Amino acid sequence: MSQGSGKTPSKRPLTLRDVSEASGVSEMTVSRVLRNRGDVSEATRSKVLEAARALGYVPNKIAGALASSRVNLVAVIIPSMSNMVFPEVMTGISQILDDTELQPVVGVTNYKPEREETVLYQMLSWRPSGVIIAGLEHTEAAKAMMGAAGIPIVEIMDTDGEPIDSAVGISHRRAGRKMAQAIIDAGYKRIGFLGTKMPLDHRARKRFEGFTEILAKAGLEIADSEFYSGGSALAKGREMTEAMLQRNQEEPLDFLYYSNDMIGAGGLLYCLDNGIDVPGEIGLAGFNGIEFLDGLPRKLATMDACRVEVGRAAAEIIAKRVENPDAPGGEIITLEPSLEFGDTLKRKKKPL
Amino acid sequence: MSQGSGKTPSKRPLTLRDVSEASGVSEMTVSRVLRNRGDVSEATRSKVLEAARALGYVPNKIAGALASSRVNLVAVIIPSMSNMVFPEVMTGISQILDDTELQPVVGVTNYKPEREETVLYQMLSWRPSGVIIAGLEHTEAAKAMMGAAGIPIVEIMDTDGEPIDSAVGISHRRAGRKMAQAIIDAGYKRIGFLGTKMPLDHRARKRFEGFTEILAKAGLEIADSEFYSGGSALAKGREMTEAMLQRNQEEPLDFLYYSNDMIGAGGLLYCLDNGIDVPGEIGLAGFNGIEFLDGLPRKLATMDACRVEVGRAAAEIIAKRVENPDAPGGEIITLEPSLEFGDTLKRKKKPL
DNA sequence: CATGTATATGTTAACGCTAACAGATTTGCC
DNA sequence: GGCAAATCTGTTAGCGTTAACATATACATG
Repeated sequence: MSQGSGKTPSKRPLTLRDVSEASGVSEMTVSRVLRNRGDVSEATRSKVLEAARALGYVPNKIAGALASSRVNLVAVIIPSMSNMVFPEVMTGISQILDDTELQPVVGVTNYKPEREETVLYQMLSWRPSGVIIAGLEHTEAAKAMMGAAGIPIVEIMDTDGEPIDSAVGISHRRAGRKMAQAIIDAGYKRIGFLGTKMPLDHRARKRFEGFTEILAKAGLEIADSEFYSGGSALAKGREMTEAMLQRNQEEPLDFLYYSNDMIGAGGLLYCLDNGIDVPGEIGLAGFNGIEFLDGLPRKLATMDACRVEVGRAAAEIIAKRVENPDAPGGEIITLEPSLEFGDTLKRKKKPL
Repeated sequence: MSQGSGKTPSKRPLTLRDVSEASGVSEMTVSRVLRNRGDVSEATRSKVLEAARALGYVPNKIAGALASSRVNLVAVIIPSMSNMVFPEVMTGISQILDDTELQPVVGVTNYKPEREETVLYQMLSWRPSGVIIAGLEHTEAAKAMMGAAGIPIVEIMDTDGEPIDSAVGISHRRAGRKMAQAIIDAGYKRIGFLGTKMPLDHRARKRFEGFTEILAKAGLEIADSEFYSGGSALAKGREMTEAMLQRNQEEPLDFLYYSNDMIGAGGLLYCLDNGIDVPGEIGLAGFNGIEFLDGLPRKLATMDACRVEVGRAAAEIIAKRVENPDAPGGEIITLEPSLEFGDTLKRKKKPL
C-alpha cells in the first residue's frame, strides 16, 4: 500500500472543484460550507462535508488568502529559542491566539541584526496580519519595512526606547536599578558582575547600565566583571564564579550579580559545593525567574521579566487590531518586574 | 511622524505593477529580477532593484506560491517547546534548511492527538513542501491526511513502528533495554522508576517497556515507581526522590531511573544535599543528555537521544526530496543513542 | 547578407479561492 | 393570491504572481 485512502490515487491535488463535483453543488457553496460563512441549508451542508471528508480534501489557504487578502498569520521574531525565556513568551502568545483564527509563525534571529532584517523580509512577504518582534533596536531598513507594512507591530520585552507602533515589556534599565538598590540596601559593597559576551543583547546592556548607575549614586562601582559566550550556561556559571572569587581573594567580593538565572544557578552550586556561606559571606542574584530555580538547594534571588504576560499582552494587541482595523494603535504597556529575594539576597547580619 | 518612508503613504499595498511602472519595464521582468531567474541585463536589473528599494516593495509570497504551486515551507509538528529537547531538534532542522529556500513553520500539539490532528490540518492547508512530525503514533485521520498529501513526510524521534513515509530517530525500546542492561551489569538490584504521568508520551512508554523487559529477563522487576505532572521538573525530581526513598527504608532501593534528565538532576541534588552516597549507596540515571547537566556537581548518567542529528537528518530528507521530487522516499534512519555513564552509574564496589 | 543562436523582454493564461452581486426558491402575511 | 422579505445557491471577476510561450534585439559565422 503506497498512499491515499480514496479510490483514485490521483497525482493532481484536490481542489474545491473536486468537492463541488462530488457533492453536486457549486464551488462557492462548498467554500461557504467549509468556512461556515453565509447561509447554507442543513441538507447541502452535510452533503458537502461528507464529500469533503470522503475525498480527504484540505482547503488551500494560499489561494484563500490571496482571494480574500486576509492572511491569518502573526509573525513572531525572536533572537533565540534555546534560553527558556522565549519559549515562555510563545506560550503566552499561543494562549491568546488559540482563541482566534490567528496562527503564530516564528523566526529566529540569533541576536544578529542583519539576520533579523532577512527574517523580517521573509515574514512580511507572507503578508501576515501582524508582527511581534523582540526588542526596540532594529536596522534602519527593518524599521522602514515595519513602518510601511501597514499592519500592527508590537515590539516586546523592552520599553526603554521609541517603538515603531506598540510595545509591551519591562524597563530593563529600571530592573537593573531596582536590583542594584536592593543589593545596596542589604549592605553589600564589593559587587561582581557576570554576564554574556553579547554586545547585541541590548536588554542585558540596559540592565547593566541601570545597575551601575545606581551603584554610582551610592558611590560604588563594579569591583570585577566577567563575560562568557557559548557552552553550557550552568557550567560557565561555575567556572566564572570560581575564577572571579579566586582572583579577588585579597579583597573579597560580597555579592555577585549574574545577567541570567542559568549562570546564577551555576554560581550558586559552586558556592554551596565549596562551603561558601550564601548569603552571609556572599550574596547572589540572577535575572529572569525561570521556573527550574525552584528545585535548587537554595532559591536564587531574581527578577521576573513577566514573560508569559508579555506574550499574552502582545498577542492581545494584535488580535484587537485585526478585529478592528481602524483602532488607533501605538499602545505601550510597561509591566513591573517583581524582585524575588529568594535565599541569596538577605541583609547581612550587623556586627553585634 | 506616523509611517513609511516613501512619498505617498498610500493605503493600497504595493504590487509588482507599482515596481513595474516605477522602473518602466514589464511586471514579468521585475519578477525575474527579484527572483534572480532568467536572463536580465545588468542595466534593467539595477534599475528595477533601485525602484523596488525606493518603494519599499516586499514580494507577495502568497501570490507567488499560488502561481508557481511551490510553497517553500516545511511543517514541523512537535509536542512541546518547553522541555529543551525540541528546541534542539529545531536547531538541527534550521542548520540544514538555512542553506535552502525552505523555511520551517512550527506547530505545537501539547501531546494531544486531537490537537495534533488540527495542527496538521492547518499546516497542510498551507500546502507545505514537506512535513516533519514527532512520533509514529497519530490518529487515523492524521495518518490519512499525511498519506494523501503527496509530499515527503518524516516522522522523527522514534523508529519503533511503521512510518507513513520516512523516519529518523532512535529506538526507545532499545534505549530502555540498554540502560537496564547497564544498570544490571553494574550490580544494582532494587530499582525505582520515576517518570511523567503521560499516557500519551509514547516514547517514554517504549523506553519503560524496554527497560522492564530486560529487568524481567534478569529475574528483576521495578521495585517502586512514581509519576508526576506539571510544575518545575527539577523540584518534582527532588520531591519524588524524597518520597520514594522514604517509603522504601526497610528494603532500600539502590538505583533510580528517571524518564528525563531534569527530574534526574533534581533527584541528584536531593541525594547530595542529604549526604547520600552516589553512586555507591544509590545509582542514578536519566534520559536525554541535555547540555546543562555539565554544570551539576556530579554528572548524571544519561543516554543521548541525538536530537540535533535527528533534526538535521530529517531536514536533509525533505530537502533532497524537494530537489528531486521523484526520488523513492521511505527512508528510515535509526540512530544509536550513546550511553554516558557519568558519575552516577558505576559498578558498586564488590564486598571485600 | 542571410541565417542561426544567444540574450533580453513582453504577453497571455492560469494557480485555487472568495467578494460581490445576481438569481432562484421558499416563506410570511394581509 | 400577490408581493416583500428571507433564505439559499450560482455567476463573474478578480487577488498578485509565475509558467510557458512569443517576440525583439544583438552578435556571430560561413
